[in-house]
Amino acid sequence: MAPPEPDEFGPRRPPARLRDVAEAAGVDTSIASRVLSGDGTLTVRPDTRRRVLEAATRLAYRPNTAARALKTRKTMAIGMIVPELTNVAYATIALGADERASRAGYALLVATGSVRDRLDAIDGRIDGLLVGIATSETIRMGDLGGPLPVVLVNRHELVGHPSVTVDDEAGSALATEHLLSLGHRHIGHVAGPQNSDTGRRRQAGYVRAMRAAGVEPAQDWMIEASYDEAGGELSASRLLREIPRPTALFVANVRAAIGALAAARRLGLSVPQDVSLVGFHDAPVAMYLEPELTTVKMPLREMGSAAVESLLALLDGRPVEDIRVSTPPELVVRGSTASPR
Amino acid sequence: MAPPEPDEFGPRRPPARLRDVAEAAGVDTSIASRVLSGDGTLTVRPDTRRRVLEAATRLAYRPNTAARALKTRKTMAIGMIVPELTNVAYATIALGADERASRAGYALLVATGSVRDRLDAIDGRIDGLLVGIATSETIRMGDLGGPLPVVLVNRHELVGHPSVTVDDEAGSALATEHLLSLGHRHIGHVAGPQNSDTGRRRQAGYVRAMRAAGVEPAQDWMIEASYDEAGGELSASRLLREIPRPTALFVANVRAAIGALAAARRLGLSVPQDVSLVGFHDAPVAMYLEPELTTVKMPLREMGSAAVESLLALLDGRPVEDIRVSTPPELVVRGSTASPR
DNA sequence: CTGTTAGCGCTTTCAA
DNA sequence: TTGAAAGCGCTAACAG
Repeated sequence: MAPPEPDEFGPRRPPARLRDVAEAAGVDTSIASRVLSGDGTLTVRPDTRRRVLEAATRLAYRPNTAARALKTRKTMAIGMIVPELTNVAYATIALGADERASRAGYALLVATGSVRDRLDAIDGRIDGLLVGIATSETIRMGDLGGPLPVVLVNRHELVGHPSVTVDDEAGSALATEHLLSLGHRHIGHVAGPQNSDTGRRRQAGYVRAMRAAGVEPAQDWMIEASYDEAGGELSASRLLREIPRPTALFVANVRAAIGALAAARRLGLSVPQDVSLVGFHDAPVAMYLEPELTTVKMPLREMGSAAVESLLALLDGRPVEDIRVSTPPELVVRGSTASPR
Repeated sequence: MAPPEPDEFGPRRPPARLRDVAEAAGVDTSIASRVLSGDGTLTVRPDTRRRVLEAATRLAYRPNTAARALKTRKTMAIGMIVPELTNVAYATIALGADERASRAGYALLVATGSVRDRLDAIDGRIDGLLVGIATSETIRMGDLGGPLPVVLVNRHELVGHPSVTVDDEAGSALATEHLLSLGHRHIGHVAGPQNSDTGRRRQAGYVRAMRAAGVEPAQDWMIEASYDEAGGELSASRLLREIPRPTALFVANVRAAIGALAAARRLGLSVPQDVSLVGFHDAPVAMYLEPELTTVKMPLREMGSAAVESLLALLDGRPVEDIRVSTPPELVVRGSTASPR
């Protein structure tokens, strides 16, 4: 069969409808529909099936999404709302989510911003929603997602919706234990926003590890910071000006850790000689800083796919429980940590 | 009117249809439809209008997206495909695009990956497509987007589709001129991928500025690099080992610039004493590096909104030309550039 | 093994 | 000023 002229830009013919395929194959639309959607219960003559398939291919048939959605009441798409696209963590979560969604035949539609704003835009286009905003919003529980099934990703604070998280507490404990094992005792914590679930759980992991080592972290060893360079710089700077000065800092976020590194430098302190630094979440940039940043790598991709898995179950009417991804966090030791001198 | 019980989680009633609204208002669906969609040609009694509006509000009516799309053959959504979400540049472009799209009543659906892969997923859900992949793909022009109207963002290499770009060449020239004005003559260029439009245009700007200053850049002053830290590190490292060594480097991307900074450091070179560095595109992280990175800031947000503007025109059947956003690039001088010693 | 039928929720002529 | 009617493209009983 001769391929169509590659450089032919004729007037665009309207896309083939199911009806066109059916007519071309000499069958009814209902047969064509069932053949094309792989209806297992259908018994059809091999030849009929072949004719339908062949016609669909020849006409480049693509089912009309709107018509199908109207009929089946399913859009076969799921939405995901994240605070910002720039964030490596969320990009990684989205990657895992997308892979899992595609495998199930769903499209993943990503939107940035607040749930309230964005939901209007994608409402009606999706069957369910992944909410990946870490900061608690003042949203009434019942409103989140409106009538849509919702799964919370990377937070589990809102009752009424199943959540999928990673073990932030274990990750933080791992980071803190690394510093403790190097001999640090006075370890400061550049904490995440305490109105966010992740911020609180990371702080809890830090506190737990400290106490397990017999060190009670004072209240002023922990300062909240936004998850960005500016926040990290500010809080680390305050921590590092305290007297006595902490010999190490566990920072609850990579971007904030970059800010903390800058803070140390601006105070004339060497890392890791004067102060050790551990960041949370890994990112390519960590290997290109001076010194290279020691971090804790979390199973973000798995979290994304697990979240879709849960949402799929929800859409299916199956019962869903809160999930904590079991892949253990991983300490990536680089140059920003050393024993105190 | 008493608000509904906030903590009431009764069985979810099915969403109200237009028909429900019409019945509640005691009118036909056609009237309700026209009142609610603000049909200007419609003449209705004020009271009728009020009843419809009131019923819609009371029933929390939300038009069914699929039904409307099926009928009107418009989804009121536009897609945008970008190579990766992590990239600040694309995140900024998406921001501008989203703002403009919302204003026009369109939802912006962002997808990552290759056009070929992603298009399948969002096909049928969008009316038009913004393609923001900088690297040339081996896609036949007519295939890009299938039957969908397409606008190219940040690239203009494929004929057959209008493009919206920023003046990368002017931006690169600006960066290069800055180095020249500091007295540098032997300026190396960590170029972007030369199979990408942006990479080529940035290199062209560099070459143009050099020649305008009477310096002919040798072939080995320019080394291609991927737009990430690893690529920048590799190419900068090679450039900085040449003899004689360049006194400055213009790097075609921020992430690559971070890699270049690392390369200099690893070679024992101080920035800006031994070598000056300018990056392309600004990012928050630039202010927290050592030294802080001098960059060129491009009007990315404007590019995003202009791209939507063009796509809207295309959807409207209006003729569309290639657009170069006129907002001039901006040099952000920080600590990574100085006169050669 | 295949076809008939009805209808998803909406918009839009056209007629009253 | 309002209503009746048709139909967008598809799926899923149900009949044959």
